[in-house]
Amino acid sequence: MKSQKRSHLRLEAETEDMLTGPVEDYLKTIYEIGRGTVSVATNDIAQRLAIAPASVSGMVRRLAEQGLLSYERYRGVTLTEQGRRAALRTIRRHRVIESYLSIALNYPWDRVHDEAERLEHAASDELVDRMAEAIGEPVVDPHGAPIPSREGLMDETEYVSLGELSAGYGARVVRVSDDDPEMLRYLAELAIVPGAEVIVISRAPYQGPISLRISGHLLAIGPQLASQVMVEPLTNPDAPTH
Amino acid sequence: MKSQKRSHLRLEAETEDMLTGPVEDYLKTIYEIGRGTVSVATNDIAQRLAIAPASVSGMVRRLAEQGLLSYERYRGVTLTEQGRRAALRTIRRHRVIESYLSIALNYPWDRVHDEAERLEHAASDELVDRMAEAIGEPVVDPHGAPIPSREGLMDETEYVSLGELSAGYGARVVRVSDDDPEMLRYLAELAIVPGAEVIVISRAPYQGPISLRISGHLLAIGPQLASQVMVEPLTNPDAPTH
DNA sequence: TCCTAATATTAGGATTAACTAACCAGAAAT
DNA sequence: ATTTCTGGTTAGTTAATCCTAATATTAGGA
Repeated sequence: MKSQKRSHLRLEAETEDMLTGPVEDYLKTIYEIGRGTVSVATNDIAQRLAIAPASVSGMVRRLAEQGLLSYERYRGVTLTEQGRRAALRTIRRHRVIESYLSIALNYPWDRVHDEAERLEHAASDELVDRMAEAIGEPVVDPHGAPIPSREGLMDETEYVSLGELSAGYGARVVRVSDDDPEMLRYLAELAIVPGAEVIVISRAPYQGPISLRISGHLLAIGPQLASQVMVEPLTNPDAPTH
Repeated sequence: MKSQKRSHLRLEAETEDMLTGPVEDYLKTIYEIGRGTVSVATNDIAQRLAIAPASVSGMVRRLAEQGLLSYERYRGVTLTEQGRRAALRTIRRHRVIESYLSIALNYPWDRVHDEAERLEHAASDELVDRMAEAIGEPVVDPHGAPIPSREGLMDETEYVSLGELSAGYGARVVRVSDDDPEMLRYLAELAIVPGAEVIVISRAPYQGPISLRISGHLLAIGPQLASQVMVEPLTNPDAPTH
Protein backbone atom coordinates (compact mmCIF):
# COMPACT_ATOMS: atom_id res chain seq x y z
CA MET A 1 0.00 0.00 0.00
CA LYS A 2 2.87 2.38 0.50
CA SER A 3 6.06 0.70 -0.61
CA GLN A 4 7.70 3.48 -2.60
CA LYS A 5 5.91 6.65 -1.78
CA ARG A 6 8.24 8.30 0.67
CA SER A 7 11.51 9.94 1.28
CA HIS A 8 12.56 11.18 -2.09
CA LEU A 9 12.25 14.52 -0.47
CA ARG A 10 14.34 17.23 -1.98
CA LEU A 11 17.08 18.83 -0.02
CA GLU A 12 15.17 22.08 -0.03
CA ALA A 13 13.06 23.82 2.57
CA GLU A 14 10.12 21.64 3.44
CA THR A 15 9.04 22.64 6.89
CA GLU A 16 9.06 26.20 8.14
CA ASP A 17 12.48 26.23 9.72
CA MET A 18 14.26 24.05 7.18
CA LEU A 19 16.88 26.04 5.31
CA THR A 20 18.26 25.48 1.83
CA GLY A 21 21.95 24.87 1.21
CA PRO A 22 22.57 28.36 -0.20
CA VAL A 23 20.77 29.98 2.74
CA GLU A 24 22.89 28.02 5.20
CA ASP A 25 25.99 29.16 3.33
CA TYR A 26 24.96 32.80 3.54
CA LEU A 27 24.26 32.63 7.26
CA LYS A 28 27.46 30.75 8.00
CA THR A 29 29.50 33.22 5.98
CA ILE A 30 27.86 36.24 7.57
CA TYR A 31 28.58 34.78 10.98
CA GLU A 32 32.19 34.05 10.14
CA ILE A 33 32.83 37.54 8.78
CA GLY A 34 31.06 39.41 11.53
CA ARG A 35 31.63 37.00 14.41
CA GLY A 36 27.89 36.86 14.87
CA THR A 37 27.46 40.41 16.02
CA VAL A 38 29.17 42.94 13.75
CA SER A 39 27.38 44.32 10.69
CA VAL A 40 28.64 42.77 7.48
CA ALA A 41 29.04 44.37 4.03
CA THR A 42 27.20 42.66 1.20
CA ASN A 43 30.30 42.83 -0.98
CA ASP A 44 32.28 40.89 1.60
CA ILE A 45 29.62 38.21 1.57
CA ALA A 46 29.76 38.11 -2.23
CA GLN A 47 33.51 37.75 -2.21
CA ARG A 48 33.53 34.90 0.30
CA LEU A 49 30.79 33.03 -1.47
CA ALA A 50 32.37 33.74 -4.86
CA ILE A 51 29.15 35.13 -6.29
CA ALA A 52 28.20 38.49 -7.81
CA PRO A 53 27.42 41.31 -5.35
CA ALA A 54 24.05 41.82 -7.03
CA SER A 55 23.04 38.29 -6.11
CA VAL A 56 23.70 39.02 -2.47
CA SER A 57 21.42 42.07 -2.45
CA GLY A 58 18.54 39.93 -3.60
CA MET A 59 19.21 37.13 -1.19
CA VAL A 60 19.66 39.24 1.93
CA ARG A 61 16.39 40.99 1.25
CA ARG A 62 14.64 37.64 1.34
CA LEU A 63 16.54 36.47 4.40
CA ALA A 64 15.54 39.68 6.16
CA GLU A 65 11.91 38.98 5.31
CA GLN A 66 12.29 35.55 6.89
CA GLY A 67 13.66 37.13 10.04
CA LEU A 68 17.09 35.56 9.78
CA LEU A 69 18.91 38.86 9.61
CA SER A 70 18.26 42.56 9.71
CA TYR A 71 19.12 44.57 6.67
CA GLU A 72 19.05 48.20 5.67
CA ARG A 73 20.02 48.97 2.11
CA TYR A 74 23.56 50.28 1.74
CA ARG A 75 24.11 49.58 5.42
CA GLY A 76 25.10 45.93 5.60
CA VAL A 77 23.47 43.08 7.45
CA THR A 78 23.41 41.73 11.00
CA LEU A 79 22.18 38.30 12.00
CA THR A 80 19.13 38.07 14.22
CA GLU A 81 19.15 35.64 17.10
CA GLN A 82 17.37 33.15 14.84
CA GLY A 83 19.96 33.66 12.11
CA ARG A 84 22.81 33.32 14.57
CA ARG A 85 21.45 30.03 15.81
CA ALA A 86 21.06 28.69 12.29
CA ALA A 87 24.58 29.82 11.42
CA LEU A 88 26.09 28.13 14.45
CA ARG A 89 24.21 24.95 13.69
CA THR A 90 25.74 24.89 10.23
CA ILE A 91 29.19 25.73 11.55
CA ARG A 92 28.92 22.95 14.08
CA ARG A 93 27.97 20.51 11.36
CA HIS A 94 30.84 21.58 9.19
CA ARG A 95 33.45 21.30 11.90
CA VAL A 96 32.19 18.08 13.41
CA ILE A 97 32.14 16.52 9.94
CA GLU A 98 35.68 17.74 9.26
CA SER A 99 36.83 16.27 12.55
CA TYR A 100 35.06 13.01 11.98
CA LEU A 101 36.43 12.57 8.48
CA SER A 102 39.90 13.29 9.72
CA ILE A 103 39.84 11.11 12.83
CA ALA A 104 37.50 8.26 12.00
CA LEU A 105 38.17 7.89 8.29
CA ASN A 106 41.70 9.18 8.16
CA TYR A 107 40.70 11.68 5.55
CA PRO A 108 43.60 13.94 4.48
CA TRP A 109 43.43 17.25 6.31
CA ASP A 110 43.70 19.33 3.18
CA ARG A 111 40.53 17.82 1.77
CA VAL A 112 38.17 17.62 4.74
CA HIS A 113 37.02 21.18 4.19
CA ASP A 114 35.66 20.65 0.68
CA GLU A 115 33.96 17.41 1.62
CA ALA A 116 32.38 18.95 4.71
CA GLU A 117 31.26 21.92 2.68
CA ARG A 118 28.87 19.62 0.82
CA LEU A 119 27.93 17.24 3.63
CA GLU A 120 27.06 19.99 6.10
CA HIS A 121 23.84 20.67 4.19
CA ALA A 122 22.80 17.03 4.01
CA ALA A 123 23.68 15.60 7.42
CA SER A 124 21.01 15.60 10.12
CA ASP A 125 21.69 16.94 13.60
CA GLU A 126 21.35 13.43 14.88
CA LEU A 127 24.06 12.16 12.58
CA VAL A 128 26.36 15.02 13.48
CA ASP A 129 25.85 14.36 17.17
CA ARG A 130 26.63 10.69 16.67
CA MET A 131 29.77 11.57 14.79
CA ALA A 132 30.86 13.94 17.55
CA GLU A 133 30.22 11.26 20.14
CA ALA A 134 32.11 8.63 18.15
CA ILE A 135 35.27 10.72 18.18
CA GLY A 136 34.99 11.90 21.79
CA GLU A 137 33.24 15.26 21.45
CA PRO A 138 36.15 17.28 20.08
CA VAL A 139 36.19 21.00 20.84
CA VAL A 140 38.20 22.06 17.81
CA ASP A 141 38.28 20.85 14.21
CA PRO A 142 41.42 19.57 12.43
CA HIS A 143 42.47 23.13 11.61
CA GLY A 144 41.98 24.32 15.15
CA ALA A 145 38.65 26.10 14.66
CA PRO A 146 36.35 25.87 17.68
CA ILE A 147 33.29 23.62 17.38
CA PRO A 148 30.00 25.09 18.64
CA SER A 149 28.28 22.97 21.28
CA ARG A 150 24.98 21.24 20.63
CA GLU A 151 23.38 24.15 22.43
CA GLY A 152 24.92 26.62 20.02
CA LEU A 153 27.73 28.06 22.09
CA MET A 154 31.14 28.63 20.60
CA ASP A 155 34.44 29.75 22.02
CA GLU A 156 34.99 33.17 20.46
CA THR A 157 38.52 33.73 21.73
CA GLU A 158 40.48 35.89 19.31
CA TYR A 159 44.08 35.13 18.57
CA VAL A 160 46.92 36.97 16.91
CA SER A 161 48.46 35.72 13.72
CA LEU A 162 52.00 34.53 13.40
CA GLY A 163 52.55 37.57 11.19
CA GLU A 164 51.88 39.89 14.12
CA LEU A 165 54.27 38.21 16.53
CA SER A 166 57.50 40.07 17.32
CA ALA A 167 60.90 38.49 16.99
CA GLY A 168 61.98 36.61 20.07
CA TYR A 169 58.52 35.49 21.05
CA GLY A 170 57.31 31.94 21.28
CA ALA A 171 53.78 30.85 20.59
CA ARG A 172 51.59 27.81 20.16
CA VAL A 173 49.78 27.41 16.87
CA VAL A 174 46.06 27.23 17.60
CA ARG A 175 44.46 27.48 14.21
CA VAL A 176 45.17 27.72 10.52
CA SER A 177 42.99 28.84 7.64
CA ASP A 178 41.19 25.77 6.38
CA ASP A 179 40.10 26.24 2.82
CA ASP A 180 43.18 26.10 0.65
CA PRO A 181 44.32 22.49 0.22
CA GLU A 182 47.63 23.44 -1.29
CA MET A 183 48.46 25.78 1.55
CA LEU A 184 47.41 23.16 4.07
CA ARG A 185 49.72 20.58 2.53
CA TYR A 186 52.55 23.08 2.66
CA LEU A 187 51.87 23.98 6.27
CA ALA A 188 51.76 20.30 7.20
CA GLU A 189 55.10 19.84 5.48
CA LEU A 190 56.52 22.61 7.63
CA ALA A 191 54.89 21.07 10.72
CA ILE A 192 52.90 24.26 11.23
CA VAL A 193 49.80 22.58 12.62
CA PRO A 194 47.57 23.28 15.63
CA GLY A 195 49.46 22.47 18.80
CA ALA A 196 52.92 23.08 17.36
CA GLU A 197 55.20 25.49 19.21
CA VAL A 198 57.07 28.11 17.25
CA ILE A 199 59.57 30.78 18.08
CA VAL A 200 59.94 33.83 15.87
CA ILE A 201 63.63 34.26 15.22
CA SER A 202 63.46 37.36 13.07
CA ARG A 203 61.21 39.39 10.87
CA ALA A 204 62.60 41.01 7.75
CA PRO A 205 61.04 44.40 6.96
CA TYR A 206 59.07 45.32 3.83
CA GLN A 207 56.95 42.18 3.69
CA GLY A 208 60.08 40.12 4.04
CA PRO A 209 60.27 36.58 5.32
CA ILE A 210 59.66 35.62 8.91
CA SER A 211 62.20 33.18 10.31
CA LEU A 212 60.95 30.59 12.73
CA ARG A 213 62.18 27.75 14.81
CA ILE A 214 59.73 24.91 15.00
CA SER A 215 60.48 21.59 16.66
CA GLY A 216 64.19 22.16 16.25
CA HIS A 217 64.09 23.14 12.59
CA LEU A 218 64.64 26.59 11.18
CA LEU A 219 62.50 27.87 8.37
CA ALA A 220 61.21 31.07 6.83
CA ILE A 221 57.75 31.90 5.56
CA GLY A 222 56.24 34.93 3.87
CA PRO A 223 54.02 37.35 5.76
CA GLN A 224 51.06 36.37 3.65
CA LEU A 225 51.25 32.80 4.84
CA ALA A 226 52.07 33.89 8.40
CA SER A 227 48.85 35.88 8.52
CA GLN A 228 46.86 32.68 7.99
CA VAL A 229 48.31 31.06 11.10
CA MET A 230 46.70 32.03 14.39
CA VAL A 231 48.77 31.58 17.52
CA GLU A 232 48.61 31.92 21.27
CA PRO A 233 51.74 33.69 22.53
CA LEU A 234 53.50 31.81 25.30
CA THR A 235 53.60 33.76 28.51
CA ASN A 236 57.16 32.76 29.04
CA PRO A 237 59.16 34.06 26.09
CA ASP A 238 61.78 31.34 26.33
CA ALA A 239 63.51 33.08 23.52
CA PRO A 240 67.06 32.03 22.90
CA THR A 241 66.78 34.22 19.81
CA HIS A 242 70.37 33.71 18.71
CA MET B 1 46.03 36.62 -1.48
CA LYS B 2 43.53 33.86 -1.63
CA SER B 3 42.28 33.04 1.82
CA GLN B 4 38.53 32.86 1.17
CA LYS B 5 38.04 32.57 -2.52
CA ARG B 6 37.41 28.88 -2.96
CA SER B 7 35.17 26.02 -2.27
CA HIS B 8 31.83 27.56 -1.65
CA LEU B 9 30.94 25.72 -4.78
CA ARG B 10 27.29 24.92 -5.18
CA LEU B 11 26.14 21.40 -5.10
CA GLU B 12 25.00 21.64 -8.69
CA ALA B 13 26.55 20.50 -11.94
CA GLU B 14 29.87 22.19 -12.36
CA THR B 15 31.85 20.02 -14.70
CA GLU B 16 30.35 18.22 -17.68
CA ASP B 17 29.59 14.94 -16.01
CA MET B 18 28.57 16.28 -12.64
CA LEU B 19 24.91 15.55 -11.97
CA THR B 20 22.45 17.42 -9.78
CA GLY B 21 20.67 15.75 -6.89
CA PRO B 22 17.33 15.49 -8.70
CA VAL B 23 18.99 14.02 -11.80
CA GLU B 24 20.71 11.37 -9.67
CA ASP B 25 17.34 10.56 -8.11
CA TYR B 26 15.70 10.12 -11.50
CA LEU B 27 18.43 7.83 -12.78
CA LYS B 28 18.53 5.78 -9.60
CA THR B 29 14.76 5.39 -9.62
CA ILE B 30 14.64 4.45 -13.29
CA TYR B 31 17.31 1.84 -12.68
CA GLU B 32 15.50 0.43 -9.68
CA ILE B 33 12.19 0.14 -11.49
CA GLY B 34 13.56 -1.28 -14.71
CA ARG B 35 16.56 -3.16 -13.32
CA GLY B 36 18.75 -1.16 -15.65
CA THR B 37 17.44 -2.64 -18.86
CA VAL B 38 13.65 -2.65 -19.05
CA SER B 39 11.76 0.35 -20.40
CA VAL B 40 10.13 2.37 -17.63
CA ALA B 41 6.83 4.27 -17.68
CA THR B 42 7.03 7.95 -16.81
CA ASN B 43 4.08 7.63 -14.46
CA ASP B 44 5.92 4.99 -12.46
CA ILE B 45 8.86 7.34 -12.12
CA ALA B 46 6.53 10.09 -10.97
CA GLN B 47 4.95 7.84 -8.37
CA ARG B 48 8.26 6.68 -6.92
CA LEU B 49 9.66 10.18 -6.76
CA ALA B 50 6.37 11.53 -5.42
CA ILE B 51 6.20 14.24 -8.06
CA ALA B 52 3.62 15.09 -10.72
CA PRO B 53 3.75 13.03 -13.95
CA ALA B 54 4.02 16.23 -15.97
CA SER B 55 7.27 17.07 -14.19
CA VAL B 56 8.74 13.78 -15.32
CA SER B 57 7.98 14.41 -18.98
CA GLY B 58 10.01 17.60 -18.87
CA MET B 59 12.91 16.09 -17.02
CA VAL B 60 13.29 12.96 -19.11
CA ARG B 61 13.37 15.07 -22.27
CA ARG B 62 16.37 16.92 -20.86
CA LEU B 63 18.03 13.75 -19.65
CA ALA B 64 17.59 12.26 -23.11
CA GLU B 65 19.28 15.31 -24.62
CA GLN B 66 22.18 14.78 -22.25
CA GLY B 67 22.48 11.20 -23.41
CA LEU B 68 21.63 9.65 -20.05
CA LEU B 69 18.59 7.81 -21.33
CA SER B 70 16.65 7.20 -24.49
CA TYR B 71 13.12 8.40 -24.66
CA GLU B 72 10.30 8.26 -27.14
CA ARG B 73 7.12 10.09 -26.20
CA TYR B 74 4.39 7.83 -24.94
CA ARG B 75 6.88 4.96 -24.98
CA GLY B 76 8.72 5.14 -21.68
CA VAL B 77 12.44 5.53 -21.06
CA THR B 78 15.49 3.26 -21.02
CA LEU B 79 18.83 4.16 -19.50
CA THR B 80 21.80 4.46 -21.81
CA GLU B 81 25.10 2.94 -20.77
CA GLN B 82 26.10 6.34 -19.42
CA GLY B 83 22.86 6.64 -17.49
CA ARG B 84 23.23 3.15 -16.13
CA ARG B 85 26.70 3.90 -14.86
CA ALA B 86 25.54 7.09 -13.17
CA ALA B 87 22.60 5.27 -11.60
CA LEU B 88 24.79 2.52 -10.23
CA ARG B 89 27.21 5.06 -8.82
CA THR B 90 24.37 6.69 -6.91
CA ILE B 91 23.00 3.36 -5.76
CA ARG B 92 26.44 2.37 -4.53
CA ARG B 93 26.71 5.60 -2.59
CA HIS B 94 23.33 5.15 -1.05
CA ARG B 95 23.92 1.60 0.07
CA VAL B 96 27.47 2.09 1.27
CA ILE B 97 26.32 5.08 3.30
CA GLU B 98 23.44 3.08 4.77
CA SER B 99 25.82 0.30 5.71
CA TYR B 100 28.36 2.67 7.17
CA LEU B 101 25.81 4.52 9.27
CA SER B 102 24.45 1.26 10.55
CA ILE B 103 27.75 -0.45 11.32
CA ALA B 104 30.15 2.35 12.19
CA LEU B 105 27.76 4.76 13.86
CA ASN B 106 25.18 2.32 15.14
CA TYR B 107 22.50 4.25 13.35
CA PRO B 108 19.03 2.66 13.75
CA TRP B 109 18.18 0.58 10.70
CA ASP B 110 14.82 2.21 10.14
CA ARG B 111 16.42 5.61 9.68
CA VAL B 112 19.52 4.94 7.60
CA HIS B 113 17.53 5.15 4.39
CA ASP B 114 16.35 8.72 4.86
CA GLU B 115 19.75 9.90 5.98
CA ALA B 116 21.47 8.19 3.04
CA GLU B 117 18.91 9.64 0.68
CA ARG B 118 20.34 13.08 1.40
CA LEU B 119 24.00 12.19 1.85
CA GLU B 120 24.24 10.20 -1.39
CA HIS B 121 24.20 13.44 -3.38
CA ALA B 122 26.83 15.14 -1.29
CA ALA B 123 29.41 12.45 -0.58
CA SER B 124 32.37 12.10 -2.93
CA ASP B 125 33.35 8.76 -4.41
CA GLU B 126 36.51 8.92 -2.36
CA LEU B 127 34.56 9.26 0.87
CA VAL B 128 32.22 6.45 -0.07
CA ASP B 129 35.15 4.20 -0.87
CA ARG B 130 36.76 5.01 2.46
CA MET B 131 33.54 4.22 4.24
CA ALA B 132 33.25 0.90 2.42
CA GLU B 133 36.82 0.07 3.33
CA ALA B 134 36.31 1.03 6.97
CA ILE B 135 33.50 -1.49 7.38
CA GLY B 136 35.13 -4.27 5.39
CA GLU B 137 33.67 -3.81 1.90
CA PRO B 138 30.17 -5.12 2.56
CA VAL B 139 28.31 -6.65 -0.38
CA VAL B 140 24.81 -5.91 0.88
CA ASP B 141 23.31 -2.99 2.78
CA PRO B 142 21.48 -3.30 6.13
CA HIS B 143 18.26 -4.23 4.36
CA GLY B 144 19.95 -6.87 2.23
CA ALA B 145 20.13 -4.89 -1.00
CA PRO B 146 23.27 -5.63 -3.04
CA ILE B 147 25.95 -2.95 -3.18
CA PRO B 148 27.38 -2.22 -6.63
CA SER B 149 31.16 -2.56 -6.82
CA ARG B 150 33.44 0.42 -7.41
CA GLU B 151 33.51 -0.68 -11.03
CA GLY B 152 29.74 -0.48 -11.27
CA LEU B 153 28.78 -4.13 -11.16
CA MET B 154 25.86 -5.28 -9.08
CA ASP B 155 24.44 -8.68 -8.25
CA GLU B 156 21.11 -8.74 -10.04
CA THR B 157 19.83 -12.00 -8.62
CA GLU B 158 16.05 -11.97 -8.37
CA TYR B 159 14.33 -13.45 -5.38
CA VAL B 160 10.80 -14.45 -4.58
CA SER B 161 8.87 -12.73 -1.86
CA LEU B 162 7.69 -14.39 1.29
CA GLY B 163 4.18 -13.87 -0.06
CA GLU B 164 4.89 -16.22 -2.95
CA LEU B 165 6.25 -19.05 -0.85
CA SER B 166 4.05 -22.12 -0.44
CA ALA B 167 3.16 -23.58 2.91
CA GLY B 168 5.70 -26.06 4.17
CA TYR B 169 8.69 -24.37 2.60
CA GLY B 170 11.62 -22.87 4.45
CA ALA B 171 13.57 -19.90 3.24
CA ARG B 172 16.24 -17.45 4.25
CA VAL B 173 15.32 -13.77 4.30
CA VAL B 174 17.68 -11.95 1.95
CA ARG B 175 16.20 -8.52 1.67
CA VAL B 176 13.43 -6.27 2.90
CA SER B 177 12.02 -3.07 1.46
CA ASP B 178 14.01 -0.23 2.98
CA ASP B 179 12.06 2.97 2.88
CA ASP B 180 9.32 2.70 5.46
CA PRO B 181 10.73 3.24 8.96
CA GLU B 182 7.61 2.06 10.69
CA MET B 183 7.51 -1.17 8.72
CA LEU B 184 11.20 -1.72 9.37
CA ARG B 185 10.74 -1.36 13.09
CA TYR B 186 7.91 -3.85 12.96
CA LEU B 187 9.92 -6.32 10.93
CA ALA B 188 12.82 -6.02 13.34
CA GLU B 189 10.43 -6.70 16.20
CA LEU B 190 9.34 -9.89 14.45
CA ALA B 191 12.99 -10.78 13.77
CA ILE B 192 12.29 -10.72 10.05
CA VAL B 193 15.69 -9.42 9.03
CA PRO B 194 18.18 -10.43 6.34
CA GLY B 195 19.73 -13.76 7.28
CA ALA B 196 16.80 -15.00 9.33
CA GLU B 197 15.34 -18.38 8.47
CA VAL B 198 11.60 -18.75 8.19
CA ILE B 199 9.24 -21.61 7.54
CA VAL B 200 5.81 -20.98 6.07
CA ILE B 201 3.36 -22.92 8.20
CA SER B 202 0.20 -22.00 6.35
CA ARG B 203 -1.32 -19.48 4.03
CA ALA B 204 -4.92 -18.43 4.46
CA PRO B 205 -6.75 -17.75 1.19
CA TYR B 206 -8.28 -14.43 0.09
CA GLN B 207 -5.41 -12.20 1.19
CA GLY B 208 -5.47 -13.91 4.53
CA PRO B 209 -2.57 -14.05 6.95
CA ILE B 210 0.54 -16.09 6.38
CA SER B 211 1.68 -18.09 9.39
CA LEU B 212 5.39 -18.45 9.92
CA ARG B 213 7.84 -20.05 12.23
CA ILE B 214 10.90 -17.92 12.76
CA SER B 215 13.63 -18.79 15.28
CA GLY B 216 11.22 -20.93 17.22
CA HIS B 217 8.40 -18.42 17.42
CA LEU B 218 5.14 -18.58 15.57
CA LEU B 219 3.64 -15.49 14.03
CA ALA B 220 1.33 -14.35 11.26
CA ILE B 221 1.71 -11.48 8.84
CA GLY B 222 -0.46 -10.05 6.11
CA PRO B 223 0.27 -10.67 2.44
CA GLN B 224 1.00 -7.02 1.88
CA LEU B 225 3.86 -7.12 4.35
CA ALA B 226 4.99 -10.53 3.12
CA SER B 227 5.37 -9.15 -0.39
CA GLN B 228 7.98 -6.71 0.92
CA VAL B 229 10.20 -9.51 2.21
CA MET B 230 12.41 -11.21 -0.38
CA VAL B 231 13.62 -14.68 0.43
CA GLU B 232 15.81 -17.45 -0.91
CA PRO B 233 13.97 -20.77 -0.63
CA LEU B 234 16.01 -23.44 1.12
CA THR B 235 16.77 -26.38 -1.14
CA ASN B 236 16.01 -28.73 1.68
CA PRO B 237 12.44 -28.10 2.75
CA ASP B 238 13.03 -29.22 6.33
CA ALA B 239 9.39 -28.71 6.86
CA PRO B 240 7.96 -30.44 9.87
CA THR B 241 4.80 -28.56 9.06
CA HIS B 242 2.64 -30.74 11.26
C1' DT C 1 30.09 72.20 -0.54
C1' DC C 2 30.82 69.34 -4.58
C1' DC C 3 32.81 65.64 -7.09
C1' DT C 4 34.50 61.14 -7.63
C1' DA C 5 35.66 56.44 -6.27
C1' DA C 6 34.09 52.68 -4.02
C1' DT C 7 30.22 50.29 -2.72
C1' DA C 8 25.60 48.67 -3.25
C1' DT C 9 21.28 48.31 -5.55
C1' DT C 10 17.73 47.68 -9.14
C1' DA C 11 16.38 45.89 -13.68
C1' DG C 12 16.04 42.29 -16.56
C1' DG C 13 17.25 37.51 -17.73
C1' DA C 14 18.73 32.63 -17.40
C1' DT C 15 18.35 27.96 -15.38
C1' DT C 16 16.58 24.17 -12.72
C1' DA C 17 12.92 21.79 -11.15
C1' DA C 18 8.70 21.71 -9.53
C1' DC C 19 3.34 22.71 -10.13
C1' DT C 20 -1.79 22.77 -12.27
C1' DA C 21 -4.85 22.54 -15.96
C1' DA C 22 -5.93 21.17 -20.23
C1' DC C 23 -5.24 18.49 -24.13
C1' DC C 24 -3.64 14.14 -26.91
C1' DA C 25 -2.63 8.83 -27.87
C1' DG C 26 -3.56 4.27 -27.91
C1' DA C 27 -5.75 0.08 -26.16
C1' DA C 28 -9.94 -2.17 -24.77
C1' DA C 29 -14.72 -2.51 -25.08
C1' DT C 30 -18.71 -1.83 -27.31
C1' DA D 1 -15.36 1.67 -36.38
C1' DT D 2 -16.40 4.62 -32.57
C1' DT D 3 -16.23 5.44 -27.73
C1' DT D 4 -14.01 5.49 -23.41
C1' DC D 5 -10.43 5.26 -20.08
C1' DT D 6 -5.89 5.45 -18.69
C1' DG D 7 -1.69 7.18 -19.28
C1' DG D 8 1.25 10.79 -21.11
C1' DT D 9 2.13 15.24 -22.89
C1' DT D 10 2.13 20.39 -23.64
C1' DA D 11 1.35 25.00 -21.99
C1' DG D 12 1.87 28.27 -18.83
C1' DT D 13 3.43 29.44 -13.83
C1' DT D 14 6.15 29.74 -9.79
C1' DA D 15 10.18 29.86 -6.78
C1' DA D 16 14.99 29.83 -5.75
C1' DT D 17 19.32 31.19 -7.11
C1' DC D 18 22.35 32.83 -9.92
C1' DC D 19 24.02 36.29 -13.76
C1' DT D 20 25.29 41.09 -16.36
C1' DA D 21 24.56 45.82 -17.13
C1' DA D 22 23.02 49.99 -15.65
C1' DT D 23 22.00 53.01 -11.81
C1' DA D 24 22.08 54.81 -7.20
C1' DT D 25 24.31 56.01 -2.57
C1' DT D 26 27.68 57.07 0.60
C1' DA D 27 31.89 58.81 2.02
C1' DG D 28 36.30 60.95 1.49
C1' DG D 29 39.06 64.46 -0.79
C1' DA D 30 39.55 68.91 -3.26
